[in-house]
Amino acid sequence: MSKILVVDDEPDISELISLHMMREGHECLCVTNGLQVMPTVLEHEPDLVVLDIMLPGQDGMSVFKRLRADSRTRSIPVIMLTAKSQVTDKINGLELGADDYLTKPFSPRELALRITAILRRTKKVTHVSEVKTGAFLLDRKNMKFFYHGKPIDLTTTEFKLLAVLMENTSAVHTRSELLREVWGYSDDVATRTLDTHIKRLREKLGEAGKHVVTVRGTGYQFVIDTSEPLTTS
Amino acid sequence: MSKILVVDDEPDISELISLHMMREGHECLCVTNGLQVMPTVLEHEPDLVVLDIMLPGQDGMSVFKRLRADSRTRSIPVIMLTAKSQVTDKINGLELGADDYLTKPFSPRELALRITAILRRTKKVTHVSEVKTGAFLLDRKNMKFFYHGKPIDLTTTEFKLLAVLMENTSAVHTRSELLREVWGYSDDVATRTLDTHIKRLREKLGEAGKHVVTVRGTGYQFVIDTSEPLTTS
DNA sequence: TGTTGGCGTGACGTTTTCGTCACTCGGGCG
DNA sequence: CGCCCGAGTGACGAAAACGTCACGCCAACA
Repeated sequence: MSKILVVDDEPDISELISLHMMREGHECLCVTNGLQVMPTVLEHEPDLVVLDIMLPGQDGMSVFKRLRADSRTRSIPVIMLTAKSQVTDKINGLELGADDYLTKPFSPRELALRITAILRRTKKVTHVSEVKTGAFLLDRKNMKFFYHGKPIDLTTTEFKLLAVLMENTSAVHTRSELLREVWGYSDDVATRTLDTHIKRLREKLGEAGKHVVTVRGTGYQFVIDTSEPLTTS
Repeated sequence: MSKILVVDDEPDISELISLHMMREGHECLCVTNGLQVMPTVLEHEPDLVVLDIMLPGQDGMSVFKRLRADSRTRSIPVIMLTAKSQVTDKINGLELGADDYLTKPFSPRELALRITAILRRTKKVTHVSEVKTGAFLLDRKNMKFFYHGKPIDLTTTEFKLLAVLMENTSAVHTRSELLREVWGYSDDVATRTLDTHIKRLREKLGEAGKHVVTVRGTGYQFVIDTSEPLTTS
């Protein structure tokens, strides 16, 4: 499931897109005013943005330029929509770094498929090279971990463990899952090694160690917002 | 620079595309018959395929399906071209997993930009997460190394060393470069630790160790084609 | 309030990994 | 042919990383 932001001032269009996206299993947000885009993107960190060029408040192309100017939003794929079908406009959009471009009227089904095609490629990128969540940066390429920009060096096992935990911060990772992913144990093994490594990880993370949260009876979870309560049943 | 395969039976189109691609700094191959596609792809391993649906010999859609059926070619992005502009066809192509779809007549500039947009995303995937060269596969995500599909487990230092060597197989990596990249030594340090690790690496690689080549007086290089002579000045 | 089971923690012994060193080997050169 | 210097190699000790265990704590539940 991916999070998609639709920027369009025509409610009909937005609604149509939302409907199709949700049918594909995606989460969908809508904004109508260009000025709302940056704040919304920063808050919700969508996986993809569908952006209409014609907007009230702020021109769509300007919005796009601002998205590309900020390092926090630069890597988010953007699909542009427009009523104009002039080739020059299309080229303009693609040249600036848009990932795709559709002219109205378009088939919502086609949009959905183009979105899927782009997400299929980008999903890998964000998940494989670097995992960045809040003040944390997990750099797989150099096998380094940064907290607020400061490097913390971890052993191979610690790194793998943290990597699995950070891969999905919204899920609780069970003990057996972690033992499988990090240690390669296929069947359930009674061992306290996991506990020990969690402890060592917390030690090295120092103040940040509180983000590694125990879910009693199940496993562990990496939570970013520590004020947010856990979903305990 | 990326390698692009254009599949089209109209020489005009192929030539036009080639011209634009080369202007963008890409290498370009052309084939006209659908039956030539699979062999050509397997031999040259292009980074992207531009595929016309209407082909002599074999229907373009069949070619595409075969590309997607084989694990060796599955991940190569495909852009489809067609004379028909019916929405159903377009959807058909995208649904099957094409990365983009253009209808003739199209602006060659737009095609070039769409190619660039796709390559921008895919480049990262292949270069960051996995380095694959010939029979070697360096999997950064799981910190594993495979030779002919068989896993070889390396220590952290060995892995880093090999990663740097494989990152660029056409360059000789100097001793000081390796000491900087792997060990983090900023200034030149007199140490034999590099030699020792090269030795250990060769031992673990076994028969494949011969690809780690000494460049006397300079450093080391990972060469894939061992029959190819080194560029000694 | 007492019990219980899961988890945190410190300590310990083992194994792995690492860097250094001394010695050997061999290519390049006079 | 003999020298020289850079690289290959085996051994060794130190340090790091790892897994296990015993003990204590505390949340959950009766």
